[in-house]
Amino acid sequence: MSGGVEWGLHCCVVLSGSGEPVPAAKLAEFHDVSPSYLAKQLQLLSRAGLVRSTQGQSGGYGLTRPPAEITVLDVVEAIDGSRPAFRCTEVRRRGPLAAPPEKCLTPCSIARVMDAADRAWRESLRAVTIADLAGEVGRTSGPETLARARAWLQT
Amino acid sequence: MSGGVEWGLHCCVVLSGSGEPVPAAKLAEFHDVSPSYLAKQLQLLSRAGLVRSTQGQSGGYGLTRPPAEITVLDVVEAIDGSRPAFRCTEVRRRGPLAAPPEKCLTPCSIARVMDAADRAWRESLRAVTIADLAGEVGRTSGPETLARARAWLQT
DNA sequence: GTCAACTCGGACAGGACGGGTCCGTGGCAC
DNA sequence: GTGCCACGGACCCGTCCTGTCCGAGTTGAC
Repeated sequence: MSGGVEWGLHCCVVLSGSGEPVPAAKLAEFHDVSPSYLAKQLQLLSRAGLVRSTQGQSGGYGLTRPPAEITVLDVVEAIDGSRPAFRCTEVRRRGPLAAPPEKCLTPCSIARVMDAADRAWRESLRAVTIADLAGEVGRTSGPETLARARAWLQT
Repeated sequence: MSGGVEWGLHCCVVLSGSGEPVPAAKLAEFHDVSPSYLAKQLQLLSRAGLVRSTQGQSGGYGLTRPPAEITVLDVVEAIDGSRPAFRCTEVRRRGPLAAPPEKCLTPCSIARVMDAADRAWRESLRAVTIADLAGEVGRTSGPETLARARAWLQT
């Protein structure tokens, strides 16, 4: 999985509840990561409709939906793409004992197993929202942590 | 995910129930794939202890355990490695508002979510065995399909 | 016992994909 | 008008996957 997914999730968490837009450079400085590469990730989030960008002076990024309506899977698919990790190459249709096409109407058993595992993975990520993550941060690091982060981003 | 995983799984399925060892070149011809590259995948399976190799004339590969005791996860981890897809880089400990080390005893919430999804994926793959796959092949493509494949490999 | 053929095993290149960076363009506020 | 900021594309680089090769070891036959 791409390392940018982690950055995108952190950005969404600190952006949750932030009324004013936050510039990409500010987010990069806050997380101490490369500004140019984080900008690319934010572009992907914007293209997926998760964040809205306002241009011009005092512009920046902000969430388009309430954090409770953005799942972790949304962010992962926006940055890493939604293609499944496994792609069946139809090995059964090759070789000296190749299966005839009329027996290949359903996907082969290996592809079905991989697909089921992929769905389980996605369901697990779909069950958690950005709001859940933000609440967890408040519980483990203290409720004032997130508020201080948002205040720093507004300066 | 590596494409070699698919090849390794197909090899394990046709190897299930085959008493005599099968040479790698035979497996490659049967599946119509590159012999040298398939040999590499079989080496990985051998290193993981899933298949046993016998050298010399009339040598080849065979399963070390009954197919019901080899899970799909075993094959996937043998070829693709067992490292989780997500690796937490501890973003919370960087930047101007870095969290102090005494608050980072537990993994951050993002890492926990990713880890849970990874476990769900692995559990789904662990629930299916090579014997299950072989049975599914017999059910969808006819019971004689697997027997003919094994007979062809013995020639 | 010797030979020969066949097998696996690891070491070795080529290439594709994605991570990461940079700059020019267009739009918004002041 | 001027400065700031997001957007899009082109570009370079490292890494992993794909693919190939030759040597070591073993077996079976004679």
